[in-house]
Amino acid sequence: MSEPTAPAEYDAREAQEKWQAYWADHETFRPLDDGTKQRRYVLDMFPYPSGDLHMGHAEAFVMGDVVARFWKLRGYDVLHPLGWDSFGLPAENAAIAHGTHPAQWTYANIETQARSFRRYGLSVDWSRRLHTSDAEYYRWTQWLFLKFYEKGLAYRKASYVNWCPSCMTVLANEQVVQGLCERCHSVVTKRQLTQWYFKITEYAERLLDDMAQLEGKWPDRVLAMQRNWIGRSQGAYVDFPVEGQSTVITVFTTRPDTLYGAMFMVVAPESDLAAELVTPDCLTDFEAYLERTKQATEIERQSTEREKTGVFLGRYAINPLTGERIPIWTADYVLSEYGTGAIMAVPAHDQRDLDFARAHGLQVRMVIDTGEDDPTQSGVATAGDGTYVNSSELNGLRDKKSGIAAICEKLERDGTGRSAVTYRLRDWLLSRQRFWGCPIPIIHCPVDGEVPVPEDQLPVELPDLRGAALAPKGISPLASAKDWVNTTCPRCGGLATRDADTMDTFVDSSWYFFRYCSPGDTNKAFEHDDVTRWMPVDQYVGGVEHAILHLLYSRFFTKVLFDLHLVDFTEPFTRLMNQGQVINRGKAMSKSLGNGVDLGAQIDQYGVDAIRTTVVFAGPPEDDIDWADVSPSATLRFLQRAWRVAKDVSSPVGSDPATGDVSLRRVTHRILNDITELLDIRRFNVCVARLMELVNATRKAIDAGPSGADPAVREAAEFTAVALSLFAPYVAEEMWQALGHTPSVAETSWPEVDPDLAAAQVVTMAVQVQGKVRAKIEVPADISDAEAEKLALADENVGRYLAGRIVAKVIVRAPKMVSIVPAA
RNA sequence: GCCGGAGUGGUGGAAUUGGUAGACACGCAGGAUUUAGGUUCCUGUCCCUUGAGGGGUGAGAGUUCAAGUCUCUUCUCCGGUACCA
Repeated sequence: MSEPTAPAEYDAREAQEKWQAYWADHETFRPLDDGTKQRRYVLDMFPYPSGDLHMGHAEAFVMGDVVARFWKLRGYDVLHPLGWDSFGLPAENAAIAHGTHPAQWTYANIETQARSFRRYGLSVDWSRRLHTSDAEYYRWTQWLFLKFYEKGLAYRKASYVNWCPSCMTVLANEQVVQGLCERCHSVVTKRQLTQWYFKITEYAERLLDDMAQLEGKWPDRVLAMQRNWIGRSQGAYVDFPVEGQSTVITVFTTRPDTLYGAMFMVVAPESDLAAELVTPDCLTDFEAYLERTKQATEIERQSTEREKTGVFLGRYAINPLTGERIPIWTADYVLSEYGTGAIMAVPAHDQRDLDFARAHGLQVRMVIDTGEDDPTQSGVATAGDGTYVNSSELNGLRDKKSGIAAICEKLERDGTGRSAVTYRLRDWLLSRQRFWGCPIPIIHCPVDGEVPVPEDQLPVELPDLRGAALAPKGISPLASAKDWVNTTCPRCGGLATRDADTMDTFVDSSWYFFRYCSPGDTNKAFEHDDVTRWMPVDQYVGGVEHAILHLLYSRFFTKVLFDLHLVDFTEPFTRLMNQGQVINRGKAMSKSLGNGVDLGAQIDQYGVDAIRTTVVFAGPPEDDIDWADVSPSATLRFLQRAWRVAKDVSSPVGSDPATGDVSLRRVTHRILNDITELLDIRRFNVCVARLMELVNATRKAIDAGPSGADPAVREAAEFTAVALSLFAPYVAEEMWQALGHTPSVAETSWPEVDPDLAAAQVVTMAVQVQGKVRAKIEVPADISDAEAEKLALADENVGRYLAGRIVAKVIVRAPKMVSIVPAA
C-alpha cells in the first residue's frame, strides 16, 4: 500500500484560498461587542479606490493587521474595520474620459481592492465596510455640516482663494504645496470667490493644547508639523492713528518692544485698508501695483529672494509712542490673510523691513544694540538680544521679556494696544467646484438667503451626470443640472437654487472612524453608546503624508462633536503610527522610472505570507523599504522551514511540555517573552528575527537533539505558529492544523510565558579591567555579587592584566558584569 | 532661516534603565547533497594584525569603573515649513 507523500512545501495559493474562505464564513474577525472582553480599536487610514492595491498598501496595511491580530490573541475584543474614501477627482476625470458615471469607476475599483485586501489576509470585520460616496454615508456628512452650520462653524465668505487652473477648482491652503496644486502640480493662482469655510481657527488653541494628550504616543514629527501649521504667535496689537483721518491701522507684532524703531507701515495690497487709505495722487500707481500682485503666482510671491516691491500710499500714520509721522506703504510681502494685513516696519531689526527700507530709501533706526554691525551699513538686520537704545524709558534695559511687558503695559494704559495671540492657521475652505463629492445641503433663496435643507430631506443626492457633463468649466457641474439645482425654498416655498458646490473630500474622511462604530445606522450618523464603547481609536496607522491635513481636520471634528455632546472625548486617535513607503532602488516607484514593483505579481510569485513577512522584516515599521534591499525568496524559505518544523512534530496534541527537553524550552520561553514585549513597542522586524532564531533552534532539536517526538519541540512549533500568524497568517493556519489543532490559529490565545524558563540559568559574565573586557566567565544567573567578584578576581587572564597592581575599586553588576579598577 | 528626525560591517538592520557592539537576514567565500541548475544542509564573514594583540558605531571634546546610548561642539543626510510680522 502506498503512503500518501506529504508535500515538501506548503502550497501558498491553496492555503490562501482555503483560509480566506474560512475566515469569511466564520466571521473570525468580527468583534463580539458583548462586554466580556476589554475592547481595542485598530484603524488603518482608509484607502482611496485608485486601481488595485500596490506595494504601498502592502506595507501600510500589514502593520495595523499585526497589531489587530496580536491584540485579538491577547484576549481583547478587537474592532478592525475597513472602508473606502470614495469621493474624489480621479473618478470624475475617468468618467469624463470614458463618458461614464464616476460611480462606475469607483465601485469597480473598490471591488478589486476588496478582493485583494481579503487575499492579503487582513483580520478585518468586513460587516462594517463603508464608502463615503454611498448616499447612506454622505447623508450623515451633510447632517454634520448642518450641525456645524447651526453652531456658526460653517459660513460663507468672499475672499481671494487658491485656484487650480487645471483642476478648475479651489484648494484649501493645506492643498497648496509650495505654490503648486497638491494633486496635479499646476501653478496655483488666486481668485476672488464666495466659498464655504469651517471655522477651524476658533479651535486653534484647543488643537494646540490637546496635543499634550498625544505627546509620546504620536510621532514627534507629526506633533511638530501640527504645531508649526497652527503657528501660534504671542505678541500685541498696536493701533496707529492715520494723520488727518479717523482711520486707525491696527498691526500685529511679536516685538512691541521695538516700537520706537517703527519707521514706516506696510499694508497688504489686496486689503480693503489699502484701497481705503490711498490718496488720489497715488491711486494710479497703487492700482497698477495691485494688478501686478494679483497676476503673480503663489510661487513668485513666496520667493524670499525676490526684491521688495511696493508703492507709497500718500499717507502718514502716527507712531503712538513717539508721535512721529511715518509713511504708509503697500507691498506684497505683507499678507492680507495673516494678522491684520498690516505691519509696523522696524527695519533695523527685521530683515524684510530692512530690505524694503533700503530698496525705497526709507529711514532706519536701531533700537536694540546687539554689538553687531549697524544694520544701516551692513544691510543685515539684528534680531538678537541686546541693550535698548533710542527707546526712551527702555534705554539701558537688556531683558527682552521685560521690554515687551513694559511696552504692552504702556499701550494698554493708553488704550493704543493690547497683548494678543495670532495663529497661522486659516479657516478651512471646503467648497469644491466639482461633481463627485458630497453636495452642500444649503438652498439659496432670493427671499430667505441661505436656507439649510431640512434634516428629513437628507440626503441631498447627486444627480445622474456623466461624461462630458462633468467637464470642468470653472463652476460646479451641478450648476448646469437644472432639474437638480432648481428647487423650492424650504422656508417660503418660492423658487430657489441648491448650492452647486460639493465638499472637500477631507470632510468625508474627518468622521468615518465614528461611523465604523455604528455601521449602517439609518437614524444617526453614529450612536453615542457605540462610539463610547469603542473610541477613541487605540491604534491608528497611516502615512505621514496625512500628518497635517487629515489628522488636523479629524481632531477638529472630534472637538466640535464633543462640544455638540455627541462624543465624550476630545482626541480621536490615542496612538498613531506612520508606516514608511516602499521604494525601489533608492527612488519612489514610478512609471517614468520604470522601477515599479507589482504587488499582485509579487504575491503570485512568493505568496501573501512571504510578502507580508518580507515587508515587516525589512526594518522598523516607520522606515522606508527599498525593495532592492529585501529578499522575499529568503523569507519564503524561512516560512517553509517553519512549516516543515510543524510537519516534523510527532508527539500527540496535548503532550505535557514539562516532560520535554528543557534547553529548547528555555529558548522557546525566552523568545516568547521577548516577542511579547517587542510587539508592545511595535518592533515587528525584531519579532520576525526572533522567530527565525526559534525555528532554527527547533530544527536543530529535531535533527540533532531530542527529535520531533519531544513535547518541547511541539511547544516550540505551536508557539511559532501562533506568533507567526501575525505576520504570515496562512502558513500559520496550516501549521496549526498540521499540529492537530482546530479550528483557526486566530481563535487561540497568546501563550503564557513561564518566567522561570524565560530567565537565563547560565550567563556569560564579562570582566573588565580598566573598562576593557579581559575575561568572560560562565556563571549561574543567580550568582551573588560577592561570588561574582571572587570569581572575577580569581581569573587567570584578569590576574595578568592586573599585573600585581592594587585593586582600587570593583563594581559588580551580577551576573552580567564585573568591572575592576586598579590603583593608578 | 526655523522645527523635527537620523548617521552602526559590502547591504537591510539588532543592541531594556549606560554594562560582552554587529542579533536576525541579504550578499559573498568554501564545503556536502545533486547529472547540472535550483532547493536543502554545514562552515566562515566588522577592520588591522593574525599567538591569549590592537582599533572600531559621521568627526572632536567631556562625564563615568564602563558611552552606539548621557552632555557640549561640529559635519552630513532626510522630512516638514517658510516674506506668518
